[in-house]
Amino acid sequence: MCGRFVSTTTPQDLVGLLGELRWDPAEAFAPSWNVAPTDPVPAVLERVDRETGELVRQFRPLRWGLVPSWSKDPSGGARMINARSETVNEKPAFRKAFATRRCVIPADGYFEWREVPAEADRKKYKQPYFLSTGSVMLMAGLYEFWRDRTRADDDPAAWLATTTIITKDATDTAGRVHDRMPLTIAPDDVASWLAPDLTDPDELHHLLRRPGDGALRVRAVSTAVNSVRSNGPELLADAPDPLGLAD
DNA sequence: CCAGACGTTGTT
DNA sequence: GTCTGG
DNA sequence: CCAGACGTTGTT
DNA sequence: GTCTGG
Repeated sequence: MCGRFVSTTTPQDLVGLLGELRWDPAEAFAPSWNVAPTDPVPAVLERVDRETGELVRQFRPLRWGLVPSWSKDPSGGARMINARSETVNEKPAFRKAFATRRCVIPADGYFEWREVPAEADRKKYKQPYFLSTGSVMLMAGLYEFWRDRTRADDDPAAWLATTTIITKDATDTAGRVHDRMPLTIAPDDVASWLAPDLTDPDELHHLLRRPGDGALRVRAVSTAVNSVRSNGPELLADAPDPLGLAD
């Protein structure tokens, strides 16, 4: 799956990779080495501009954990951080977003954990691993808008934009650590993936790819990343691998 | 008809 | 054990 | 995903 | 919103 990841890609990096892109300079796209569920996630998506009718590609933050538009409150979103690719076009919570509201979420890599059993001199603990391809991973996501009815129409906080990351069974090196992994979109397929008017599920499924064709680099890192309060590039430093899963 | 659900993941 | 917060 | 919190009433 | 279960 994908429940924590690293995001240091700047808007300028994305322009280099994908071409023209709009973003609000007032938004802070601060790098994070420990993006957690409910955090704002920088994402690329395409929307029709209300004013001009023009299709605009934008870079904007989305809250991680999809809240369907019909939810009574946004609290359930924290569990909707992933959507299974196998069923994403059927599940009521995701199918509409799959057809018309897709995004990509740039990531440097993501974390998975394995439990290390207790021994005589210490308790059991969770060992984090960092999985990456060596370049920017464009994770495939969906997004949704939720209207907060407790707020006035003109309140900018009346609309909550949320997102989820699509997953599939993990293969190769990634599969050694965990049985699910996030899917990605190749740079050449981004235009198709983001197009709101491309709605055929079969065509869309063909655009979903395993990062690095499943052959990811795997490294053990410090358990400091376990706490969502930790952050900084030092979280990616090498650590001993107690389970021998790294390559 | 109305009421209630609607999601993923873990573990070896 | 199970839910909430980050 | 992991860490951290979990609470109110009864008075057999 | 839309489907399922009763």
